[in-house]
Amino acid sequence: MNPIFHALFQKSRYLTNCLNEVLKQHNLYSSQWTILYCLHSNGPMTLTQIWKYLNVEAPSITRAITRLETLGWVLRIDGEDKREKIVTLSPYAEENLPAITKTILAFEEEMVGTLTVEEQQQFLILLEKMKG
Amino acid sequence: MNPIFHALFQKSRYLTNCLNEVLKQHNLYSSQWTILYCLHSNGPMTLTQIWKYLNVEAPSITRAITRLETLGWVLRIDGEDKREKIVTLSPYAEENLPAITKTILAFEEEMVGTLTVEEQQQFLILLEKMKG
DNA sequence: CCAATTTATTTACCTAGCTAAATAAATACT
DNA sequence: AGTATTTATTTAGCTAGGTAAATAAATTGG
Repeated sequence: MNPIFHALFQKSRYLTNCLNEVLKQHNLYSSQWTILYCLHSNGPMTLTQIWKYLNVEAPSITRAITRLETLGWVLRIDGEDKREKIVTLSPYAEENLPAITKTILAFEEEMVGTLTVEEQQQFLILLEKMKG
Repeated sequence: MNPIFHALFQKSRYLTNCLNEVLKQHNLYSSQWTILYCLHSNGPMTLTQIWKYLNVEAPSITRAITRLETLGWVLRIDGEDKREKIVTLSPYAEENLPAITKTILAFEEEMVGTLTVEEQQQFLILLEKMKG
């Protein structure tokens, strides 16, 4: 297999595992945090908005939101269009997000800080240049 | 989240899905193919050799090998050390691997061919430079 | 206005990774 | 030799992604 694929998949797995490790202190998994951050940035969103934004399929988000709701991080509210559910951060989430964000920023700095800003830009350009 | 992470995870998911799509014609999933290719390159291997080589945990490989064995792609043979199982490609696998390899090479060319050789090297260097 | 189609969400079930703990064989220690 | 530790594999159970199909509400067309 082309070493690029192997290296890319491997780094992706590795970074996900590291992120999970670091988020343990906040009782969160990386994908849960991704959703919380998404809601923090964009405000209340429907499930469809979330999965389209994060580029995953709907059932993944349904499940993740169900867990986040059970754990008290988010609330599901019926929309005017009664097919849709609007998801909002709970007060608990709002309260805890700053500390989590701090953890994440430190993690990102640790992982990506080994690259200069130019290298980071170059990396993104090359990633985008791969077909897709 | 740092856009590098988002982009990396997303591309990784995307490429895996594409690879699965392309491998459907051979009735294989990408991770199954990874193991077949590993055995093709290295010859018979124990489970431990496989998971260390592929950089995943042992249970993932146990399950994958069980499926590959059921499907007739590989054989599990007891080693001299009776704790270990040695995995080999079946004749069926040997017979079909060339066609699959052809499919994979075309896929890789399609995906990565948008980068020059220098860009591919640069990409690998940057990936490695991220902590890990 | 009602049937057909579309859209939003959910359910069921699959691969694929992970950790923790169980088993069984080999090795090391005293 | 007999116990303790290590090593290889497996099992159980978790997150996280995917597809296909079910459900329910909204929209469209005749």
